[in-house]
Amino acid sequence: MELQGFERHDHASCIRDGVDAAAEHCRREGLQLTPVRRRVLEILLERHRALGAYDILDTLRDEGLGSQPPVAYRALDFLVKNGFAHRIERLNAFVACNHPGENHSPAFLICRKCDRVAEGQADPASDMLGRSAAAIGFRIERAVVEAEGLCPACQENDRK
Amino acid sequence: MELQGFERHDHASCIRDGVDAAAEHCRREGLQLTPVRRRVLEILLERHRALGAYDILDTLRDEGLGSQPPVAYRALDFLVKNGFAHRIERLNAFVACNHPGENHSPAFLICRKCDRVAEGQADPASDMLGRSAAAIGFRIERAVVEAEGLCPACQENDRK
DNA sequence: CAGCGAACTGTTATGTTATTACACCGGAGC
DNA sequence: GCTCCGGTGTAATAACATAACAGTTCGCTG
Ligand SMILES: [Zn+2]
Ligand SMILES: [Zn+2]
Ligand SMILES: [Zn+2]
Ligand SMILES: [Zn+2]
Repeated sequence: MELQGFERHDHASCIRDGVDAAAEHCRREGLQLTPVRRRVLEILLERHRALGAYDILDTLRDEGLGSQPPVAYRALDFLVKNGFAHRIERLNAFVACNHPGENHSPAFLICRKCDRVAEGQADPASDMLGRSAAAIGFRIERAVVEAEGLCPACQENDRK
Repeated sequence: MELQGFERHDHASCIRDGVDAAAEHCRREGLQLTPVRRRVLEILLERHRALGAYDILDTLRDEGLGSQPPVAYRALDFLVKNGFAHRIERLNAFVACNHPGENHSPAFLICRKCDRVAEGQADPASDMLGRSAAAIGFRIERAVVEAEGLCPACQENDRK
């Protein structure tokens, strides 16, 4: 599994790639990446962290793209439904997807100190819970996997 | 892993055992299992499902045990902190623990149809995410694992 | 081209979940 | 008796989320 989120990276291309992947996916699927939806995705990619719906709404409002909660929630619903973003239940917040386009079950590492989030993969069928579920006949459709702890950088700072 | 929650069981003893385990744990640890706290735990055990804080508060209010949100939230905080109950992030709700006293990392199977919840174990260090986290130096302290799907009974009903 | 429906947006209002802040109470220890 | 501390009672508010409905655009079809 490839983990992303805590290491340094070329952020400009990270934003560009995210938007491009979404645009391409929408083109193929006949979905509309409208200005609001595109901008919300950009905001998530730019900030590169988990953002609450109202944080995003503040930015939209500043830019004249919408001022009421449904505007933000509708765009986020679209992004989540189509796999361009994920909801972090633990934080009531949203992050841009690191593997857009790919069909995947995300798992997250959330730093409780700096609030940054790394996204990885967790195959729900292969782990202990998945096997036990299969054993009792429970059919898993979706799994929320969110680990909380300290990222490498914050462990460093703790020691200082 | 032992999964509990969907099968039939002796519910009276299930309630009694849960309260007894908590009472015993509190006695040993010098914690106060006050009337409100005990009653909230009983409510969770009686209903044997995930309950919102306000659902619980409604019951407390009917019984004259408190009418304002902090009463319910404080009791729930106590129960969660001491391992007698768990919060289900996906549902903004709470369930009584099935393994009180034992030190464990719970994982849940949530039926999207009947809303019942089964609790199992998920060792965060042993799965794919845990190994990847260790590889990049992320220290996992706690993990939310919540699988959503259809329980055996609801799959049956679907077929009818 | 008129009429229509689907998808999206704008806005108001409201519902749901959770916390802050402060007054009060009662027992333990001195 | 006094003080500290953990717990409770309550009001007010914050934070998160949705319902409902009017208005727009645009492509389709008669
Ligand atoms: Zn993803
Ligand atoms: Zn960190
Ligand atoms: Zn448990
Ligand atoms: Zn079910």
